[in-house]
Amino acid sequence: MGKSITNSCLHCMKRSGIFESLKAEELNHVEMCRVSMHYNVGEMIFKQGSPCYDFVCITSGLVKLYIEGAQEHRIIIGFAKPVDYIFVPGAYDDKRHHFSAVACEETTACLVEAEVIQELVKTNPTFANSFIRKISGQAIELFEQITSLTQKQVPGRMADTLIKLSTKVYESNPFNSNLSRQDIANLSGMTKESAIRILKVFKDEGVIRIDGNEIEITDLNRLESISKNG
Amino acid sequence: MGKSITNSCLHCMKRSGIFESLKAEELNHVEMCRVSMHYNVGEMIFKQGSPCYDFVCITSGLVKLYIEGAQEHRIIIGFAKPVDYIFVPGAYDDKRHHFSAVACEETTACLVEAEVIQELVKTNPTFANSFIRKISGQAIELFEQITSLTQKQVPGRMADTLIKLSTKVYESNPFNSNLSRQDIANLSGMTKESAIRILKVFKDEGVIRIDGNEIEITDLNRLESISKNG
DNA sequence: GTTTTAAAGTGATATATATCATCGGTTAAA
DNA sequence: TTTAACCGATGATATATATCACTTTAAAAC
Repeated sequence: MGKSITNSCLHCMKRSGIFESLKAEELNHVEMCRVSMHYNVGEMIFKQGSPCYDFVCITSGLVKLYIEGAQEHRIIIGFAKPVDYIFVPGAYDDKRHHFSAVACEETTACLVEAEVIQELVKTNPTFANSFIRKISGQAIELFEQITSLTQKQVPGRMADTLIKLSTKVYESNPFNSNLSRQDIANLSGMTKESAIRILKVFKDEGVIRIDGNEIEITDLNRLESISKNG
Repeated sequence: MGKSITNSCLHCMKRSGIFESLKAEELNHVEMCRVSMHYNVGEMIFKQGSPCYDFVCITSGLVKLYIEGAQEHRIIIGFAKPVDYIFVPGAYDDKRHHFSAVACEETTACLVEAEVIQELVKTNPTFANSFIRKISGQAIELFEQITSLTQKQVPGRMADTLIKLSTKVYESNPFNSNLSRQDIANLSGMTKESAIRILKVFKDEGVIRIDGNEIEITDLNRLESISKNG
């Protein structure tokens, strides 16, 4: 894979706020170090437990991030979209990945050595600041997910998932998603069967409309009320 | 409350790695700005939803951090111990607290304006680095908790809680805790009744010993196996 | 075009765990 | 001293949801 997919880091700088604080020579250094990659749907970008050498920045497509537990259990803890790097906490801890990343659409990404980014954090305070801001936002989203997963039951959790998919992930309504029912279940902390059932209930009640890969939230108020009442 | 409780920031610097990277004048600045506080058991240090003005650094005692959800639901997401500041992601986001902090033992803490710390992050790269390291470690612990809460059932979750209390929070075995059964339940994502029941089972099976506020893990292997098998 | 494979969907059943109710013991308030 | 409030403890019951077993549909492979 060459560097032909995205012309340069300047391109991403225009699309993402994170890189704005980088000076010309810093951006140049990143440009020199980066490796551009392409991933097909379902391909793994990195696997939980493996050593983390690189920071991954998504330039196109969509990536799901999930924790693999015992007994084939998986829980999707978030998504990475263009243009954003995937914050890998292990890079600042035990140098291991603590979740796996898999492309759920055709995805292109830039890989930059972790040390290069960490050096930028050390030398560019503004970059460090936006780095921490990003982590903070992610922590807050994790809190919301923990709340949903532990305090709500199936309908409430699915409502949260649907709202999140529409407002945060795909940012549209209706949205077109090739997430499987298993994926949606893994997002909501339930079995595939429960996910299918509750989606059917929502559909029958006119809260959502499903047409192939397209999902539309047709009664957001109702869905939000379901989310609130667990 | 005056500044009599801890003599100076130098004292904490000797006890905690975070402050080591601060230069004399930076430390002096923090010293000038800090307000020392004392909290009784059960007293709230800050509440979820309230604006966050200060960074809180625990100098003695123990603090529980929990998310308040709907219907009186609470989930304890961590503890803060001496000497460590509580990372408040809202300080880098919406300036709101996303969880509450309550003293579970007699606690003293230093409050430092969020901006002072944020300025240090901007001006002292080494401090920024250890700041990010701390957040990273916390994120990893959150992942572990999510895994436990969503993929294990009551015995497994309680095993995780007991192991965490012994190895991470109290760092001793046996450990003396004045956490209520409700607290332990909130840590494990179950009801108070379920917590009481499973603790009794563990006790009857000789996995743990309970004597008043003292809990001893008497069969760690067994407990770890329970944790693994959900 | 037939065969294979994977995903979606559905019903029946089992079970883990919440919920409810109650009681004793302890501590704090009146 | 009495009353109230709270925590720990325990049993009975209800129920949400996982599990299992199976069918249908759709896509991929041969």
